[in-house]
Amino acid sequence: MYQKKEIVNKLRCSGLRPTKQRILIAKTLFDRQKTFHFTIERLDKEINKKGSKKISLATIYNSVEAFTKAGYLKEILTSKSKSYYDTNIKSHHHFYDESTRELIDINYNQVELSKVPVPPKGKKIKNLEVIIRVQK
Amino acid sequence: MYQKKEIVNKLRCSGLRPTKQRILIAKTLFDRQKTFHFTIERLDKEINKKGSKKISLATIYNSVEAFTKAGYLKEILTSKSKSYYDTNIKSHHHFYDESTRELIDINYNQVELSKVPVPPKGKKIKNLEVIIRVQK
DNA sequence: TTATAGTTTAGAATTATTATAAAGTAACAG
DNA sequence: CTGTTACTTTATAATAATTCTAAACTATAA
Repeated sequence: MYQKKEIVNKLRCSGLRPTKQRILIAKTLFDRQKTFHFTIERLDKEINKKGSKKISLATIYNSVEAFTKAGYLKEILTSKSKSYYDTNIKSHHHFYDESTRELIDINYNQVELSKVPVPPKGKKIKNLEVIIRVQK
Repeated sequence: MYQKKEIVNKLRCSGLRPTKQRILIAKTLFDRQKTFHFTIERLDKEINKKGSKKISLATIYNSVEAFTKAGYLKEILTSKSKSYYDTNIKSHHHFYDESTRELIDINYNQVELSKVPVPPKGKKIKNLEVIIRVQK
């Protein structure tokens, strides 16, 4: 799939020096058929499995952050380590401003879905939430 | 708005003893005009501000958890402290199974929105994400 | 080849959250 | 009432994810 050359290029395009650590991490992330959902823990395990040259956890964090900033990864669902709660328990949606880390309610009837996917086998939909990330 | 009596009742209905700490926390949360978005940190500051009787942080955590379980609060946006990343950077949506903590991609064209709200003044929509929480 | 700016690293620091175990309190039976 | 019991609160310690730090390393361009 992904030749080393391509990866090196990708990195350089984003102003990231193609170090051997970044190349290995990029290969681990992008050289696969299916898209890859992961946590840092999982990626660290995959990279630092027995018998391979080790990459420090800090570097894994740094690289994932760099790749995310460069647009090669997407961070999902979470807004860092803090939990938010809402006294509005009616089903509703949110604007989320990443710069100010502010949540703004969207009234339920301000959003309408005309098509919703079938849930995976054996699972039922519990809740549907729309998050609209906004910026200046 | 909320009389002490009502709060005591609410608590008892959910099998929660109406202790003075829980009553004060409930009053702080629910006795307001507008809905309230908060983090534990913010709530702790609000409750334990200068000159008031103090409630321990552990109790605030416990109570917020209890109120959430009882359905009086909604936890939003976050899936606890771990960040998830996705190598699929095309705009797409997710099923999220809270029990297994598993994310499943939903193809973009499986979701259709027929109505989207106007963003707050001075802000632009950067991204719109639908999260469908599922369960057994 | 060398200077330098960017990078990696191990380990310490930070931060949010959860666990612990002792002291306190609501509720209920008598 | 009053004592017993189970539930709560509390301070503190423990945990877990993440970020910081500063020294060693390395890609790059002059």
